[in-house]
Amino acid sequence: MSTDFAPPGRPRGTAFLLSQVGAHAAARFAERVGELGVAPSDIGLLRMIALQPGRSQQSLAGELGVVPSRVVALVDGLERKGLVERRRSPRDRRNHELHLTEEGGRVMAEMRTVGAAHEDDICAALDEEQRNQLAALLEAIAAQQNLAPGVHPGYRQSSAPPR
Amino acid sequence: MSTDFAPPGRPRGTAFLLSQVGAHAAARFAERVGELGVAPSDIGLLRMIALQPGRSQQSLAGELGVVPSRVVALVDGLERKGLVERRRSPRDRRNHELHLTEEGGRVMAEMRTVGAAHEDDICAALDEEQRNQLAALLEAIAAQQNLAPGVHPGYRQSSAPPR
DNA sequence: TATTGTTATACTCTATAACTATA
DNA sequence: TATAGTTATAGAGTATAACAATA
Repeated sequence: MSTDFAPPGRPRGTAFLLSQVGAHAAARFAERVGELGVAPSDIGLLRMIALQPGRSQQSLAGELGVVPSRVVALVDGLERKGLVERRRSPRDRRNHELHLTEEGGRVMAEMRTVGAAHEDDICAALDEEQRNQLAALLEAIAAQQNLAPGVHPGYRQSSAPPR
Repeated sequence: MSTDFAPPGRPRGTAFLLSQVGAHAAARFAERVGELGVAPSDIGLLRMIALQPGRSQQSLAGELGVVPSRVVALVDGLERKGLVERRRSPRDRRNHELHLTEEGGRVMAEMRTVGAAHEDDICAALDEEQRNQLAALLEAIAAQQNLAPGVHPGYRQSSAPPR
């Protein structure tokens, strides 16, 4: 939500450009997946469940950096849409093991198509070499800033003090 | 808020990295300016008013792509903090001309320091040449995607159909 | 009648805290 | 007593629509 702070005549701040282009990419992605009936935050959860079926809600909350009650709401939505199933764990009946339904698997498959189209849309201005260059620069920043690979900060509980 | 959709073993999608790193940069910026008592959305407004003192709320709403009632709320906040003044236009008494107060000017000056520190923080992984490279790639994307220079999409009224 | 700004209202997202059931 | 999940609640952000003043 920041707007550029650079004095006129000087190049735009790189940090601002990152935030601007990143927000744009996120908004376009939301539009695209919205047509599949899901939100971007749903996609992250689906993907984590697909990668490790049977995961508990607590473990998702921990990895995403959100409060457990939020995972309840997110999983509620996915269950209502028939994409995810909660199964009581037989070993510890407090736990819910999360699994993708068949429909959930189908949505994840469609997501690959959507993701590729999105990628092409956003990077339309760049040739193959430039895309790789950009990815490398972003990876370097992500690593130095301690961003967990594949985990979007949009989930993260704001750690900033209230204003 | 999206999470990566790339199959494991393949490079992270560039679009996802953009969204991830961009959201991180925005969050860090929010933390920093929060210490000055303002939100990132305030900064954008302050900057636009500083650049063209006397602007109307309608013109801000138009440029940011938000509904006029939202500008009311944003300006309310800035006025409450003593950073901005509304003055009835003598030429058309329906208008409010917006002006920075002295305090508002001071905050904008501090913002330059904060912005530079933020820039250094986010780009710490890159040397000077890499920063210029990154900025050039991002500018190319921004231009091709029709992003208005200096206007953050975070303001923009979502044009996506409701889910 | 059209335009600027405002208010009233509602909806979404997300956190906190209290609660239930299991361990 | 501790843990997984849930519910109840509250606050922030933002849109829509009706409204008042002015043109």
